[in-house]
Amino acid sequence: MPRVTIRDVAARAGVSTATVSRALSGARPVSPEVADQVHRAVQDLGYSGNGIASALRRSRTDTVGMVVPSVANPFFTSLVENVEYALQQAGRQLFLCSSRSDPALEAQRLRSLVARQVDGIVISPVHGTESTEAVAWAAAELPLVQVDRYVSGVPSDWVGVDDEAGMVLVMDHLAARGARSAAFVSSRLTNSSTELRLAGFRRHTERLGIAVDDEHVLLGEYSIDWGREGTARLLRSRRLPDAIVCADDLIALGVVQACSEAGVEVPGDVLVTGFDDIPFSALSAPPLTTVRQPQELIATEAVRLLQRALEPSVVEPARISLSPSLVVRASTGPAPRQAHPGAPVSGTSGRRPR
Amino acid sequence: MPRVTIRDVAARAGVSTATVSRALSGARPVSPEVADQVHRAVQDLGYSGNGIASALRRSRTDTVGMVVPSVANPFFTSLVENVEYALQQAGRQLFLCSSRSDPALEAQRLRSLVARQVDGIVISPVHGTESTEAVAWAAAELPLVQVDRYVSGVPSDWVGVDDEAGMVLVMDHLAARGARSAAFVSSRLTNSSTELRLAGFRRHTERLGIAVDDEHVLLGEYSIDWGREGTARLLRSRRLPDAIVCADDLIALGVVQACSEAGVEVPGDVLVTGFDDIPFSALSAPPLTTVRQPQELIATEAVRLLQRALEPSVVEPARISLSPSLVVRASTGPAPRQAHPGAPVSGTSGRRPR
DNA sequence: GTGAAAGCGCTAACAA
DNA sequence: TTGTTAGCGCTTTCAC
Repeated sequence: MPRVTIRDVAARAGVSTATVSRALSGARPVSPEVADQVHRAVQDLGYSGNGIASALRRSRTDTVGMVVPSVANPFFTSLVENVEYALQQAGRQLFLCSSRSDPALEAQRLRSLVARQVDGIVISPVHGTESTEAVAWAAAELPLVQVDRYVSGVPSDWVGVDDEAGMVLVMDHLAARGARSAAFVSSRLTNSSTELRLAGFRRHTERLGIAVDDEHVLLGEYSIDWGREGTARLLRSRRLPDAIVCADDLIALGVVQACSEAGVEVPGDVLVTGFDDIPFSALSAPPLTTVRQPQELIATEAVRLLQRALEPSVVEPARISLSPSLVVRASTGPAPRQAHPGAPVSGTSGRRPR
Repeated sequence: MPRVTIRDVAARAGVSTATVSRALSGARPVSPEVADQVHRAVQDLGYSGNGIASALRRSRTDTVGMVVPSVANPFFTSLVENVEYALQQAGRQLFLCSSRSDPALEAQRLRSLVARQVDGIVISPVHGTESTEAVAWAAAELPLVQVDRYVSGVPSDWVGVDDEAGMVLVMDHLAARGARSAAFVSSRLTNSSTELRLAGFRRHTERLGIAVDDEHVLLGEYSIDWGREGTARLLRSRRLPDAIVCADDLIALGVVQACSEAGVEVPGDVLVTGFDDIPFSALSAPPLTTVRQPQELIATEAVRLLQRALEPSVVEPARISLSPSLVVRASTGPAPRQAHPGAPVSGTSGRRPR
């Protein structure tokens, strides 16, 4: 079927295409009768406009591209949802891409987004150094804001959580729970969040006098499987630490599960903490103590920064570091007496006396 | 910065814009020397092409739109990942939208995708009847394939799982485990999957002589919270059934959690099953017995159907119903002796003697 | 308030 | 093999 264009509408309404455009966009006033005829013609013909042509002419697409390392990780999923929502409020659409944690794929996605003339880009870069070139290039082409993770050396906005502050919360909590030694299970040092969390772990174990065995710092990837594997290694080591600090909730979920399988009690034999507070962190056995990121805030700030960057006025890049909060659940016991939604604990732990 | 266009490249390379276009797209042969000059000019100027202009001229975008009810549901997330991957193989990009389970938002997304001239659409419609108009309209505008859920009465392709077959697997398994009564916790009857699963539940409980109390069929929504709420209602009813059959894993996770909080043992006091086999279904306490959907296959079939629909030749819409499989884990016990990856059970359940 | 006309940047005919 | 030319469908001056 030949698509109906603005010319067809114009012909039917007995006006010029310019008038149709004005009537539909509301860019300029149009007499009521004419507006009426136009809308009737649109109805009759089933006209629906060509966004591509419009975009070419206006050189803007009202679309923002977002690139995340994974859509399977609930943390990014929530971020995406929140960004999409914030954008919608601002009358823009989200074009979502997954880089699958692959810098090469990420670079390709960025090229593709630039070619598609998105108005701006929101990205959580895969890698601290390997992502730099592509991100820098994209940032030079159009407004770009980094969220959560960032590559340094690129003059772009950034919004994320204060990872160091998060580790302070975790370590202080563990110290208060009596931990005298700790392990750290994380991903390889490939991005800013990871580095800052490890640095925070090291600094604050030291400050609090918590012992860290060299072979108790395990770097793999952000996944449940790696949490299981890391736990296996810890169990093989000389001595289990008092606490296992994980760089994200997926790892922590794997750790908790592997402990349970091995008959190691959490929190009885070892305390476990996560990071992110993904929805499922409340559902494991036991539920995870973790660091909550202010996702909605991160998303709205990201969109605000992007809007700002879309303005002609050139401003200094902003770096916004938001404060996380600690969510204490049963994985760092003692379990509260009373079960309550979101942090249920009674009856879920293995060998606790009841 | 004024964006560099194909004309700049042409001028620098000393050829026509048509030649540049041909050299870059490879649509037609170009002499090696000229190709060289063009590529050099591209490098020098940092030319990166305007996909919008190209799309307008070619009237295709090499982009496919996908609309899902939720990006927070791991089931759809996996589907999205798989579709994105399959599309990438086919040289197309995915434009992802969430309808947030809202038919109005869904209609808006569809309009937007059509306006953006995507080449085709993959959709899992929110609602069995309220989505029909928008889906039918979009399907008339361009190639469209429905996945997982579908609205009937729209002549479009569909790929999904055989929900009825899934329920057969579940009910036969429960009967073999000795269940003589069962409850069903699902979402309100708003889409095809839900209806088929309920119908299957009814048919096969009857066939197997499993009792179903009227007040044991609970319809809410696909969420963990509804699983918790549904459980609360079941606990308030006269008598707990032998099994709680859930229409998806999120509900089942909520059920298992709520049972645990209430001191009801799974599978000791009640058997619980899910549907979908999302990654987290293996991590609950106890891990869920559930119905696995062949996600990769659904995705690749969806993309194949879409490609087919993009061909000029008109063919009959296809409806492809794929077979699910049953994944037996501890929530329908007896627990296996030996813990093994993906189905750990020892030491995770409340009051089991050990 | 409305229309005529000029392109946005690119590619596909059509010639040469 | 290469260049010239004509638009894709829309918006926006610039006149009136």
